[in-house]
Amino acid sequence: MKGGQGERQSTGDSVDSDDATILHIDMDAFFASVELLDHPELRGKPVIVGGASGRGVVTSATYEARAYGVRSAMSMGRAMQLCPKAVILPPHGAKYSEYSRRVMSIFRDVTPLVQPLSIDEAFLDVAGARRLLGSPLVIARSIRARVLSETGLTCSIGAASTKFVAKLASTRSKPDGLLVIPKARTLDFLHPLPVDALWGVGKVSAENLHRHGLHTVRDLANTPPDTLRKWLGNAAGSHLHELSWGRDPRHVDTRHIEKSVGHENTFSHDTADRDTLRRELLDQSERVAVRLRRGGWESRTISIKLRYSDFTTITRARTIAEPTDVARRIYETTTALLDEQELGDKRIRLIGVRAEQLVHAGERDSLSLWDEADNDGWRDAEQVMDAATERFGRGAILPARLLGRRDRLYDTKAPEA
DNA sequence: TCTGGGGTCCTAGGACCC
DNA sequence: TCTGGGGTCCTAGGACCC
Repeated sequence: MKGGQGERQSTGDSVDSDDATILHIDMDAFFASVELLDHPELRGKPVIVGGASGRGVVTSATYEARAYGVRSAMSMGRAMQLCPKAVILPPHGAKYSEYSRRVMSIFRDVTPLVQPLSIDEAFLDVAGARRLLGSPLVIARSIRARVLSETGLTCSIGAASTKFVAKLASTRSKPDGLLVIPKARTLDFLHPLPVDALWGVGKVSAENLHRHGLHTVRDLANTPPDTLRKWLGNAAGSHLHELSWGRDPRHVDTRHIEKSVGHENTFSHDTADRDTLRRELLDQSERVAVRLRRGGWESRTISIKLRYSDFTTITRARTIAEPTDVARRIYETTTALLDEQELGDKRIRLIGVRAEQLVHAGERDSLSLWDEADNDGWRDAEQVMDAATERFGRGAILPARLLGRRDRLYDTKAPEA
């Protein structure tokens, strides 16, 4: 069935738009919907996916459950109080990853310009696919049809000329919907929305803005950027003012560079026992190390996170001389950080390990090239690039500081056809 | 009703170097 | 003797997202 019941367009009539070339695709109640594929008898009922234990939270809920006020990240106790007859299912991460892989591969059939944002959503740039496949609206319809027929899952799609408007549009069309915002209609769509509809405006910023009498995106647009910067900080102030006028220069970026890997765990009962804490650090250090090696990364900065019974949370980090992907090394660093922490009579609710400042194996090698460059006195980017291309081959990824750039990584000359 | 686990980005202060 | 800025690195905390 083409279109689907949820299809809507900003104008209400059937206006298509050739300039809404960025699609944001978001799976509907993803984890819960995947579970329903295995439990068809639960269809139409309130179903919650999440940790059933005392400290569990809701990770996903069907729209039937949401009708009772159940939301993701809500404690399971609260959810059960709102909707006592809900069926609770434990999460099955591997299954969700498999379905994620399948829908992403449908997206990549449409265009190589796919940027996954999380396990269940992605941006697509379909500008180049229009000649072959039709308008963004036609493309979006066919994606929705394929996702449904090949996986049994529904998704919602927003199409717009910028990423963040596409994202707002998909949210607005949920569930099982499609919403196209032609470029010329962008401000009509945007300005009536509440400020917290914007990506990056959460509870704290929204309350902050409300205190100053700002409630809609239009209010934001009519406030001088300097004022917003004063209230929200430099980056957020400038950014939100731009967004309020529909300006968002970010393009669909298929290259994802990991910045950190970590694991954390909430104990079923708070503990002050250092042996228990060290055992957990050992386990997490091993898991982090495995993931580093699998990705070909080494880490220069190791951190731990502690959350106390009263929910206050601290982090402690240490930068080490040599980047590592060895569990033993990570464990030594994390236990040292833990040992330096005076616990007093406090109990620990959560402990975590994170590896930051990731350095790729090739990057580590090329850092020595930088030292050579420094010693030889040639810092000209062309020269360094030529030397790097010679040493690492075309298409290799280099650290940006090799070229004095702010971006972390930089390509050598493109591979020859 | 007590609040998971995986992340990213921003801010701010201090150390340190030129 | 006192006082500079610019730039980078490191650490800690916090807002935010899914």
